[in-house]
Amino acid sequence: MQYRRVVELMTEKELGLHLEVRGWVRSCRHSKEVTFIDVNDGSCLANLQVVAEGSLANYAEEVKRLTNGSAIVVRGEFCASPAQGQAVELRASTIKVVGWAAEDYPLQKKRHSFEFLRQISHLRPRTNSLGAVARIRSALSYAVHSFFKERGFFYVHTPIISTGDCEGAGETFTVSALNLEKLALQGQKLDWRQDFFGRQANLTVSGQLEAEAYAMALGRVYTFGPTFRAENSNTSRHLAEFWMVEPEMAFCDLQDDIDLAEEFLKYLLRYALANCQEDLALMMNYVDKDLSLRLENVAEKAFVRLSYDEAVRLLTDAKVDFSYQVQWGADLHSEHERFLTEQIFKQPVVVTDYPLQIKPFYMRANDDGQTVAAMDILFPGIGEIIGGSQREERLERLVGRMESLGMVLDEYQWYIDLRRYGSAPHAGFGLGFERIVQFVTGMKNIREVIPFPRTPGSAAF
RNA sequence: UCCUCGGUAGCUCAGUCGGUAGAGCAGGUGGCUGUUAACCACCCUGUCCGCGGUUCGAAUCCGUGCCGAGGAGCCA
Repeated sequence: MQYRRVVELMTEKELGLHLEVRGWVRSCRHSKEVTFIDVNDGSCLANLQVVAEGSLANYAEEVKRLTNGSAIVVRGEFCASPAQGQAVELRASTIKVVGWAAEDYPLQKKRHSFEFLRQISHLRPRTNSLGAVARIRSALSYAVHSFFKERGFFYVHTPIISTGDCEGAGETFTVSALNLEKLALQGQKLDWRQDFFGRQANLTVSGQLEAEAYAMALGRVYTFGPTFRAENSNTSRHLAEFWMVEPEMAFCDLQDDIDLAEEFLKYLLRYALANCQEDLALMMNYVDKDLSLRLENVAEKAFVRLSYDEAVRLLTDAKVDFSYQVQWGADLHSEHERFLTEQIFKQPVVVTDYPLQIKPFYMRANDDGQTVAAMDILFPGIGEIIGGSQREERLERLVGRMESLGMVLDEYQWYIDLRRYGSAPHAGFGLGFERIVQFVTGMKNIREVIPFPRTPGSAAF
């Protein structure tokens, strides 16, 4: 007996096969002598219709009592369906109930709100929409790796536990093996020297600095892993735990960096369009009907590139009454970014050469002494999706900048060393992976595009 | 963290002027049909988010706490 997944059967041409399907009941339509069961095995969006005749040994006892969500193994003949609604079906010879779903199974056949589904994150992948999102996320993840592999990048696993904070990347979560409760009860002071690592450690906020070290050895590398921010951000675009893709390239400047980033984003969109058609069609029906048009547009058109200077001028000339004033030297706010991408250009925009004082220490100073070789890629509806820069490869410049920011150089000696031993121009960027999954799926809330979202006050499951 | 809006059955929601609750779905029972968000009949389901107040009487009005959503800040 051949075990087959539903996704294969949807394109199987040979009829009359005897085979086995394993999955979960999505819906049952009972009558006296025949029951139709929609079985979903997660391999694709589509259900397989199983036809269960009254002659089955366990028809009255089990088949007629099947509940939604139950796990079943069906053996039978794969044949053309005489009725409309599906091309093929499985005429059951045996149906084995592997695991019953209790009658309080919370998923109904009707639509649920995403807020409700979030409360049952362990069950929500069994819905059409969250199942589709999970498959699209997986496809995009695969595309990340294939994109870099095709271009000769090496995948580097940077550490999750770190002792630097990538300066300005946000609040960190402390990692400790100390018995904090006991220390508090005893009224003792925290002494990190007594802790596991002999100093204070935290969950990483970025793998960039470590990736730079490997770029200085392997040439072109990327990281793709979880990162953590303890910011009290309560928005539909932020998570406390999210996945970031961070390539780093030696012998590259800002222009190469932007070219790569644009090519990368388009590659991901085209990959999804080519490989996730069925799931994207579902998202278009239920979440955003213009989705594929928007994805195709972004995948084909060249991104608009402009300097921070020009962006500030455009926003000032627009004579729009913003809540935050646009002025040279201040960072662009959400409303400004949205105005650029959604009102002026109606497509992705790359803003480059930001003022030095609003950007972190590792970005390369431009010759004007005022700006750095930085770039942000802004997407309509999403905001900043990529942030990157050419890194400061000149020892004196880097150290000078760190000193002026009051940083403790000892903490970063290894990073400074990279400029002492064969430094080379290099550049990289970071992509918030969930943001691109959001863009591709059209999901409004970032909590729907990661399986078990971590946000302030919420780490259940 | 700030602003705005919300919390009624397992789910989606209605509930008028203050008089202690309802419809669909889910679940149960039966019927019926190659059905397909099946259909029909009957049955079951409530700390109206918690606490306090006003009132003869509160799901409804007031205060407060908790939780959720949208937006902002911060960022990816």
